[in-house]
Amino acid sequence: MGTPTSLPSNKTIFKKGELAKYLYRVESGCIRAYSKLNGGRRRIHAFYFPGEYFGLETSEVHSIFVETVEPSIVHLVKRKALVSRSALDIDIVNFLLHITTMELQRIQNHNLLLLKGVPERLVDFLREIQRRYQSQSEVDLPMPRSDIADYLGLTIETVSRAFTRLKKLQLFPC
Amino acid sequence: MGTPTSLPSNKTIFKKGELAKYLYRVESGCIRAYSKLNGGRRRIHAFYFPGEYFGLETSEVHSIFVETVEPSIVHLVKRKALVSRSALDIDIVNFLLHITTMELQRIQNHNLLLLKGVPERLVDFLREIQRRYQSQSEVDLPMPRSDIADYLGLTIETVSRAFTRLKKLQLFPC
DNA sequence: CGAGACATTGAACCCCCTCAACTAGTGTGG
DNA sequence: CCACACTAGTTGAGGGGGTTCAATGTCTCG
Repeated sequence: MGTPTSLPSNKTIFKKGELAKYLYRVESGCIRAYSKLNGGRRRIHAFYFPGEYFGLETSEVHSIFVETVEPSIVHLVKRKALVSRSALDIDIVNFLLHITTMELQRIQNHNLLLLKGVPERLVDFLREIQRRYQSQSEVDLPMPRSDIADYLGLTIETVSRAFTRLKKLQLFPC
Repeated sequence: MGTPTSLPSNKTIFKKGELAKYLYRVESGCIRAYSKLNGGRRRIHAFYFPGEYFGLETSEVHSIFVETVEPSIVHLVKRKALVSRSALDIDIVNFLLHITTMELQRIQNHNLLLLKGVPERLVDFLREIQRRYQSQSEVDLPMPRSDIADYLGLTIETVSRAFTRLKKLQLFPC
């Protein structure tokens, strides 16, 4: 279901303020969603991986920016079609409720992450990536340090140092 | 709709791991929802004020702790009744979708709050309280400093110092 | 009055940020 | 092929803001 679209790296999918026409499903690649903070800083709310949905909005316009991290394929589903069908089809509403709930859970976890110590944040992040890629082996991260930093609420230097410490202690298979 | 229940101050409404039997609506008072972090620390996710809903859960059991902050009256709605009716009544599902979306929005705002500077966090917090109480005048806060600290991701000392600075500068009507 | 909870204030420390230098990989043009 | 530039990442030194620890203040309730 939906139209598959192939996108290059660092390609804007939608911007804050634009009309929210679609709901998106990641087929392959990696997506980042972020806000711009006062002070020119950037806050990454989420990464989306294959099989996951994004573009969910509470209003008619997007409240965040979304881009590809690496070359990706995404499926587009028209919101209008969903909304009009949801008036008749209870499964559609339940589907929307389900992905909204998933999003809620994800954000709550992210929230808790930001209270932990630096090494724990990074380890949690790596573990979650691994889990969501459904990979037992090592995952090479698709996103640069700056993305990780903005997701973990740190600077790239702190992230880099945390990686080095982790590698030295060999506490995590990188 | 729902059964009204009167509760004293600092009364547990439900704990993590308990069966999620009800959806709750605040009639009067103030409610806090929190998680316990490793290290004995506490993270307050949200306060709920009159007219707002809580107890929303993604699974069958509660994932957080919820208590009264002050003497409160809450209405209980049986989840089972909601769920069984939602299979037939699309308005119920839409209602659930709506309060889930509200919750999502609230958490996103809270998330952004934690990246700001200390004085801004406090001001934002006070403004939000004022807004949600629908009060133009001063609001005396129902919760102790420790609750505010755990909500803003700070210590009680830092919160106290921020209050003092705010009062001295008279930037906020306290 | 004294006890206990809550709040405020001060001093020292620690951790992360900032600024800066350096390395490594990649691509471009002469 | 080499020189240069550009980007991403790493590492070091210094400074600042929040935490920690400790003392004091304030209020209520016995």
